[in-house]
Amino acid sequence: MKNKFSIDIDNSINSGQVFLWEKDGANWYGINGQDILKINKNGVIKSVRNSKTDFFRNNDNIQEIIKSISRDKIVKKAVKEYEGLRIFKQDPFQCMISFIISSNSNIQKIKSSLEKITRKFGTKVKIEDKEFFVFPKPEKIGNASINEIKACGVGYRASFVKEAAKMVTLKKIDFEYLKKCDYNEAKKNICSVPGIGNKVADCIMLFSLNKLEAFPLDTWMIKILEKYYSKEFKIETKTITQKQYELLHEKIVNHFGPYCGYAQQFLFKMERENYNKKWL
DNA sequence: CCAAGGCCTGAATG
DNA sequence: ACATTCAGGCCTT
Repeated sequence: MKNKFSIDIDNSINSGQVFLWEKDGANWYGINGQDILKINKNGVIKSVRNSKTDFFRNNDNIQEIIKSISRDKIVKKAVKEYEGLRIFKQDPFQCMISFIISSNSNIQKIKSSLEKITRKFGTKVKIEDKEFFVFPKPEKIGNASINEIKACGVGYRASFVKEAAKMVTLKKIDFEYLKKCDYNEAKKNICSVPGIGNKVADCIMLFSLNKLEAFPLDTWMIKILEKYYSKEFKIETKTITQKQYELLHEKIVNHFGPYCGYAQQFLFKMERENYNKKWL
């Protein structure tokens, strides 16, 4: 029953966007905020809480999006190789904490830290004789001590995590507003959280706030731009400054179009696989 | 506005 | 063994 536009679950989960997912037999189980999602071998997703999450972004016209981003050979190759790769719509708070923790770290460690956070601060839920911990609510993390958070292995990011949680609790960060407003406004807001810079902000916006023009520029994407797009985007310096990041993003939107976030996901996946990088 | 240095941590590398 | 490097950046100087 696999058609050209069906979702490749394994590749989508293993593309650096989510961390709290594990496969048991043919089923995937994942933590998404206060919810647990199960995806069976047929790619059918079910929410334990029966919530109406649009986790697979079924409202996106993926056909149009793929057509739109396929503007050069490299993207076309990545799309062809990883056809079923999709961007998920995550719980924003979990996504925010995840990517604050991700900075200057690696996937295995991010996953381990997040698991410790859920065990320490989250609620235990049993389904099908299996135990899970859902992601803690903002108040819970905001009220925790720095040392308690540090015990989860997040190091100096502990204070960022706590402050971010407090800002969400106090509605200084309002995810519903951030979903509605435009890219620049959302970015300005979310970058006011300590520990969130350009790259982390773009991840949060792309993976949980419906900003498909977000194009997270991490070391891998910079490597990709230098390798395949040296003519289109010249990168002179080693560290990307604020101004350079903004200019680069403008050029990127120009080149890949309004859904460039999807292009990023395909390119990132392709390059990481080329280098045999491990996922979950 | 830009460049350089430091930062928790633990797995990988030498 | 044991030291050093590196990993999906950010913040301060």
